[in-house]
Formats: sequence, C-alpha cells, structure tokens
Amino acid sequence: MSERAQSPECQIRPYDYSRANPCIQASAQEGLGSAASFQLPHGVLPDPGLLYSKTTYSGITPASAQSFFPFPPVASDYRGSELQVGEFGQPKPWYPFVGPEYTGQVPGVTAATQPTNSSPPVAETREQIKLPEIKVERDTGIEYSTGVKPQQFQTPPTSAAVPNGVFYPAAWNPSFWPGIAHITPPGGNNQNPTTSSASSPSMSPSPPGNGLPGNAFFSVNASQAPTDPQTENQVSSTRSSGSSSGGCSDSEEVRELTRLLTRFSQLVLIFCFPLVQESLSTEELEKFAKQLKHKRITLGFTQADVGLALGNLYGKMFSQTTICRFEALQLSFKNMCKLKPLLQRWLDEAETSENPQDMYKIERVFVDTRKRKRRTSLEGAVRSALESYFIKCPKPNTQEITHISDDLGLERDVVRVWFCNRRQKGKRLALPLDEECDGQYYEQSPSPLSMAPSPIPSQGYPVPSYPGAPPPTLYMPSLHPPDVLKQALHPGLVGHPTG
DNA sequence: ATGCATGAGGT
DNA sequence: CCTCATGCATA
Repeated sequence: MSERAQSPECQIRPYDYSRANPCIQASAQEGLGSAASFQLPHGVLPDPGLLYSKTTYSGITPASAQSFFPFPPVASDYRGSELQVGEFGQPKPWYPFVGPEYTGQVPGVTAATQPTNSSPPVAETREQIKLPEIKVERDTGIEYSTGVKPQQFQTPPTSAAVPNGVFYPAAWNPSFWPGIAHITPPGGNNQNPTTSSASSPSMSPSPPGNGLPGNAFFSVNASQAPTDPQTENQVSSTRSSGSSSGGCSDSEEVRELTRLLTRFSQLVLIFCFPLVQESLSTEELEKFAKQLKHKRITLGFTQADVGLALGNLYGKMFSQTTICRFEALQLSFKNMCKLKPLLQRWLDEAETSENPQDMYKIERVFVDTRKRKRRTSLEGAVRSALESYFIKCPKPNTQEITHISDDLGLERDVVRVWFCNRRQKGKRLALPLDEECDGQYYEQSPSPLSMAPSPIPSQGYPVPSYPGAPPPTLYMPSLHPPDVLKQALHPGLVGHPTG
C-alpha cells in the first residue's frame, strides 16, 4: 500500500483521518466513551491542491461539495481541504466567518462522540421479517397519520439484481453489534442468544461464527451466530447451568463464573477490537472504499445488497444510503472506522465465496411500525433563503428559528431540522482540522438574521454584526475550480441578497 | 446520490 | 435543543 507516512509535511490528505484513531484512544482511555477527541496533528496540512473547500463553501455548496475525499475514481473529485487557514500561503479570503466557523466544506471528520452505541433503534424491529412480496405502498398518502406502514426494503429496481430474492426470517437477536448486547448482562438475560439462530440461514456459506480468520472478532458468535455451537460453550452451557440453580455445586458455579468471565472478556475483545483495529488513515479508508465499490460492482451487488448482506452477517443491516455514503467517504471519520470492518468482512466473504450472489442477495422486508413525517420538499427559493440565513448564522437560536420559519412560511421544526442537517452536512464535508474547535464551529453568536433573503424584512432582529460574518459575497471566491463554480451557481445561495 | 426526518445520547 | 448516525423518500 501506498502508505505514506504522514509526515507532517507530506501529508496527503486534507485532513486525515489518520489522526484519528479515536477509537483507540478512546478505548484505551476510557473505553469508548471519549471518543470525541480526535485531534489532528496540526502539523499536517492538507495539500494545497486541495484547497477547494473553503471556496466551495462559499457558495453554499449544494451537493457536489460533498466530495471530501480525494477520491478520484469514485465519483467525487476531491478536494479536500481543510485547513482553515491558508496555510499554504494563501490567504483565506474565503472565510466568511471568522476563524473557526464554518470554513467550508471539507472533508469532514467530525469529532464524534459516540460511544459505541449506535445501534439503531429500528433495527430490532426490522428484524422481523418479511414476507415475500410485500409491496407496500409507499406513501400511502397518509403518512404521518396513522399507522403503521410496512416498509419494504427491496432492492431497487435499478439494481442489477436480485433476481432471486431470498427472504429470511430474521431471527437474530437484536444485537447488532458484535457482542454488545450480550456483554452487559452476562449472567442476565442474554441467556440464549441463540434462539434464533436456527434460522439464520443464508449466510451459510460463510460460517457466521468462525469463518473469518482475521476477523474473528466479528464473529459475533455471541450475538447472533447460531452456528457456532462449538464456540466455546457458548450460550448453551451457560444458560443451562445457570438456570439450573439447584443442581449446581459451588464448583460448578465457579466454573460457570469463570466461563462467564472468559466469555465476557472475549466479548470485550470483540467489541473493542474493531475499534482498535481500525486505526485507519484517510488513505486506507479511501482505498478501502474504492475497493469496496469496485468489487461490489464487479460482483454485481448493489449498495442495497451490501447493506442487507451486512444484516445477514451481523444482524445489523444498513441502508443503501449508508453504503453509498461510505463509498463516497461521506461519513464521519469515526463512522467510517466503525463500518469499515464490517464491510471488510463482507468483502472478504463475497470475494471468497463462489457465488456470493446467491448468498448475499437477499431481500428482506420488514415492517416498521413507526410513521414518518412526509418529507417536505423545499423549493429552490426557500432553500436559497435558508442558505442565506445559514451563512449569516449557522446556528440560529429558537427565536431566530421562529423568525426564519415565519419569514419563509415553514414549520419551525422544518427550519430547525434544516439547520441541523445543514450543519451536519457542513461538518461532514468540511472541516476537519481542528475539530477541537468544533464547538466553535457553529457558534451561536448573536445572529444577525437581519439579512433576510429577499423578502425578509428585517424584522426586528438586531443585526449584530456577526463577528465572523463577512459579506456573503466573499463566499464566492473566484478561486474555484470548475466544480466549485457549479456549486456556486446554486440558485440562491450565492446571491445572498444582502438584504 | 441526496434532502429531509428520526431518535439516541448529551448538555 | 444539539450532535450524530442512519434511513426513507425522492430527485
């Protein structure tokens, strides 16, 4: 591999994920909780060539900006960037806000804070199964109201394939993440994770439990894997003995305890290992993402297929969206690190198995009981207006949100969510370097919302001059490469009416 | 591929 | 109410 050591100077990537290793740190330190702090070596600079970002941002980049990673092949071109400063000798004209704030979209590594959690709420539910062809109506029109709507997860039409969708009853336990679920209560309730195991099926080709050497940890046996009985006395033993309180003698108990401890430690390893293991660098992630995409395509899988396959492997599936974002390196660094091992395993299996296709192409449909609000589609003008507001104040307070919503005729919540998403997007895409600053990133300063796009009369918002907020115009630096320009063209953003 | 939404954790 | 991870729905 081309690893470059990243000497400070040489650095390659804009911001590198390498710094990261949050996981490791975290685990080492407190065990997962603290992941939040990643820091980059400041010495590292992104390459000059990559500067795009800031600029990009200027325009409020619409979508394209997303490419934060240098990912040539894949879709995006990358420009990364990041640094907030023009270290390269460049002045950073583009910064609208003062320092910390929003620089632009740069690849983002967000400092995350997630402790290991991440198990999606839904997952469990989903594990329910599906029925063969359930066609659910997507929008029943009713959406939000009542009920439950079944959702189906089928491979997209576009996708190549899935001709033979196999449905599996998802029998696994809710434990999506290897071991996690069970860890806690070793003695407690997870007595038999195995229950469902029987059904696990499809994955047959690769033994859930042990097939992968390198990834042993993932074996997750504990959780879902039904198949590996042998694995250390797994559950069965535990469970049986445990339950039979009466029959056990002390020695047995001791043994049992020992076993539990052993198991526990194993689980801990399983759990933590991945974290540690992936001390990935940006480069590695990029490379892996490319590889994944390439192989995936070669093997004929769609992103959705992969997401489903992960469900089969781990009991935790992912959506096409997530896989897509992974390939495009659009997830936070931490998130990338977390998913990489899973995808790696999938890749390994897919490659090794003879006909992965059969194995993995499965369709599952589950029912999700929750109702979801219908997605609001904001008009271009409205978006532009929001962008304008965002430029002025990325983090509006309640009052400001209200103001904006009134002004634009949107629901407050819609506005709030829009800002949340916008910030998230901005972070994702941008900025890595000092994440430490992240807090400051979008500071909530007195926002000068006065700048209403067009219609907005400055209602009474005092317009404190945003400290960092320079004239919007700045955002559109002329520097950008073509792509940037495209983005810039985005309808309203650019113009930002100075209103 | 991406926009808007949801929900778990955190403050 | 925020951030983050994720995903449905859609462009």
